[in-house]
Amino acid sequence: MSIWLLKTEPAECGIEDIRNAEGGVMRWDGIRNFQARNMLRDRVAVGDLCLIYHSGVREPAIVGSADVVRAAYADPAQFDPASEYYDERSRPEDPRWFCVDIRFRERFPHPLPLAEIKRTAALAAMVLLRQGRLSVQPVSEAEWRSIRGLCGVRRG
DNA sequence: GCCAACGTTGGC
DNA sequence: GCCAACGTTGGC
Repeated sequence: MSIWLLKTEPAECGIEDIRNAEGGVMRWDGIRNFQARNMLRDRVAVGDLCLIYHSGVREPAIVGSADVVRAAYADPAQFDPASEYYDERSRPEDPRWFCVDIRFRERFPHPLPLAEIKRTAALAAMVLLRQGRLSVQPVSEAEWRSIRGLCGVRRG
């Protein structure tokens, strides 16, 4: 079992959108970065845990978690000319981009702002602080535990 | 709105 | 294969 941090702009798809999706299940699509794509395609597995991070807002923060309920499959948006994620170079027999399905797990009692992550020693090694732009990134179990504690989660 | 970081593209 | 130009992300 692995743990991931998934970045999203809440104006487009926030933690509440995941919660409110049918069955709490949301397709995590639109990833158009090769490094993130490779992790989605090769590493993200059913049962993995995900931290949901809100970016592009006044106070960027980790706000909740989800789990992976379907492993990588071809992102349908790459074949849809009407989609902003359309990619004319993609072929159905050789897709360039992948997506996974995640399911809402919890919204944390309080968010963990980026500013607080930066001043937390236990989180100093987080990929988020070194590769700020990577939208799918690995999280260690120790980081997961620290983050949940800081977010006011009692146990688990 | 600015700008730094960094990924991608394309000329050579 | 290098690297400059360009585009995008995302914090501030």
